[in-house]
Amino acid sequence: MSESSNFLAEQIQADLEQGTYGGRVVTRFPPEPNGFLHIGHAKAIVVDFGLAQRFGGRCHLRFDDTNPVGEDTLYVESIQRDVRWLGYEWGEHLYYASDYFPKLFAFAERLIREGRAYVCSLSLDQIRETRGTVTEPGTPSPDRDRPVQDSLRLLREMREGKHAEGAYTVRAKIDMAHPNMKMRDPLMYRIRHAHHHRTGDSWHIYPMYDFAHGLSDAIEGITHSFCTLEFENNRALYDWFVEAIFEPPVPHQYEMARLNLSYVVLSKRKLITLVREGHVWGWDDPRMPTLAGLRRRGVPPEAVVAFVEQVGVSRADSLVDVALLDHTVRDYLNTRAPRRMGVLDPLPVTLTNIPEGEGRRIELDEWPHDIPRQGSRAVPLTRHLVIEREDFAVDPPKGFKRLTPGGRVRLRGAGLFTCEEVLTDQAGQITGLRGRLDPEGAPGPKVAGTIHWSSATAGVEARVLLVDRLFTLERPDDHPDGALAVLNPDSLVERRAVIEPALAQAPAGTRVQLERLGYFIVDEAAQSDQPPTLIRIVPLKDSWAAKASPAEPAPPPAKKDPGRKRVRKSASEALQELIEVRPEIADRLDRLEADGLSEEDAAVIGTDDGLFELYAQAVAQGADQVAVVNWIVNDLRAVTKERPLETLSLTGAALAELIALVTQGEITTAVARKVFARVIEGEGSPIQIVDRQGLRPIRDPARIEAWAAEVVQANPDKVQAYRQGRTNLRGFFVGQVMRASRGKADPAMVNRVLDRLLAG
RNA sequence: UGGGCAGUAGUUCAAUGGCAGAACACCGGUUUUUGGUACCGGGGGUUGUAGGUUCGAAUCCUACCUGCCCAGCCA
Repeated sequence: MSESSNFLAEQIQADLEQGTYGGRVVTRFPPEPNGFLHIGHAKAIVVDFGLAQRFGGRCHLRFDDTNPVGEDTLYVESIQRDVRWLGYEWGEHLYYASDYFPKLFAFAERLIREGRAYVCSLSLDQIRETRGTVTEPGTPSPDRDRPVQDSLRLLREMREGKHAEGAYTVRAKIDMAHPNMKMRDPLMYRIRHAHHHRTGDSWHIYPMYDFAHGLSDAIEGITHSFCTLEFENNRALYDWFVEAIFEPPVPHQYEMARLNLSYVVLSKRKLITLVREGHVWGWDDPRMPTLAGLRRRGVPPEAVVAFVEQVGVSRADSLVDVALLDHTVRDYLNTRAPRRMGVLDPLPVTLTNIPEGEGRRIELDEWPHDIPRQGSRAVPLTRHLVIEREDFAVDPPKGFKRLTPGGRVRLRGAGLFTCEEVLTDQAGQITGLRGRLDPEGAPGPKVAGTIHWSSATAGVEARVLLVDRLFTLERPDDHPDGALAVLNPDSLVERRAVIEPALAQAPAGTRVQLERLGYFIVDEAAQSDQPPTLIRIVPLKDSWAAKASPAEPAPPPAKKDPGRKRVRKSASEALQELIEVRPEIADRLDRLEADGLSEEDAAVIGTDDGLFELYAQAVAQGADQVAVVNWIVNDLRAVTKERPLETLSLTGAALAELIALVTQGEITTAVARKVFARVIEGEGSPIQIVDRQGLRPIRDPARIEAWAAEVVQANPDKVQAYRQGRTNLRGFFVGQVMRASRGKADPAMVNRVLDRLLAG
């Protein structure tokens, strides 16, 4: 990925700076070979390979083939093709999770020997029942304490195929009451008498994802393991297995939001349905969001990569507008697809001043004036032409710049055509136009429009496929009747077009712009003995269509389930229950409220032994109660979220000392925060730290004045804006002065000085 | 509902306690032998809500609201 800032790149950067992995960056792309890759996978590929590339690391391609059913070498080939198509190379780092089966088996034996795993004989249903629910703990398996030797023996028997599917599983012994359901003795192995596409019939047990994945990462020396948000809960397990077997530094998992695209479905199941029910030709149908489909449609891989890079990476669920993909495709193709002409909906035109059978070849540039590339092709100009039916209007709307009866228009590269006669049939349908072609600059009205055309006699018939979105709803899955209910009936429209001869001879895979129509690719199905097929990759932007036809009505709002009712224990109820168990808490609360704390603050401090003790100590040293509470509630708790209080070097005395420093004006609040951060790391008492670091505030009016004057002088435009009312620039000025003083200036004084200087 | 995660412009993302920005989308204009491209400009924001800490909060703390994930022997 290029230089975009995102939390994954920052993580790698931080690990590089801290030397976590000795400067190594190794990522992996781990598809399961049981389906085709789609544009959602493209995001993963660009992140996995791109980030490794950007930081001078490498990315492994590893097939996560831990479940033989549905997996096939067909998919491993198509996946490799797709990754290469996007422009990424894994070199010698092609791996299969199945290559690690022997190692994983040994790991399982080790965990059993260490009493951290066991063979369980519960049935599928029993396992489900004993797992509990999200609100109730599970119950331990009766086999949880099966003797190690028994488990070991059973494990070997399972491997050798001596037991039926479902008879036994291997489970990690973690915690059946864990609030994270993934940690309730998860399965490591299940029995499957199935043929594996690589290991054949040599195994009768296959490892589960959670057991295999992190350990496979660790085996390969992966440093950063990126996956999607739905694996967040699995991270605890990932760490459990990896840390049980490997010594640090171990790989870490980071989750990002998966890619969602408007008017598209990306779930494997729904894509299969589209194929199986015949809504599309197959996996490479140009309407499909599969990489095979995008390739067939002609979308350049570079545009897909650019698209993913522009979407960015974050942890927020989101829905990306397909218009962004269209944009990156056009942006890439504009300077790379030579121009050609073709008419999709032909209307015959006779040039009355060119004799029958007489024609000439005109040489037209392949590139418009603003693209600095050379090249031209010959285009036949004959008496009989075709133009686009919609480029002629008997009754033109306002602003119409094309042909009208008696009107004049430029035929691209050929001259100025004047429509002198409109031919119609019995039904009044327009069947053709007649008129004269004049050279450029001929007398007559100036023309506003230029239209494309093709020779009716020397042009070549072609089959053209116009591809549109597959669904009519932005979020097809949100439709109450399912995505199939909003299939777009016009997602694929076939036209008989007339194209210029130069295009008819282009080899399959050639991408061109048909002027005014869009970018097209010569389809691979094109054969010499039949009309060639062109697929439209993407239409040109059309600012006229938007103006000519009214905006489409907003899609119907997605139906939502009525909100579940929240039944939550109120804070005070919970507090009451706690007091019943621990009556001393009531006394504490009384004392705290007597000290003048709010009920909320009192509850926070009174219910936590450590915090209460800290508070009591600090107050005993004479510190102001409110200040103590603010430090504990606002600053300390930010830290104790991550690290327990006991691990911090913070005493009530130190806190009191810090507060005294602030109230006596020895240090500023901002500095006090820095000091606080050092105190909890055990770097000494506040006074020691302040003295050692020279953190006392600068109150010398002359120095502050000098800094302030400098800032004011350096930003005359901002000073003016401030004086004109943009008072939110105050933060900017204060910030600049604070920065100049490296955070040591007394902000109150800075504000006073600035007040004077900015008053004008 | 127990746990986890997330809310910044119409959309996708930046801003790492100090001026709320970019791209796409939308709307104008200039250029143009593509109603394309390029260039210029514009509208758009109570940073989910309410409190608190701070000289100063999108950013730190709290509560609430909304959405997503977890009860496969799938990955």
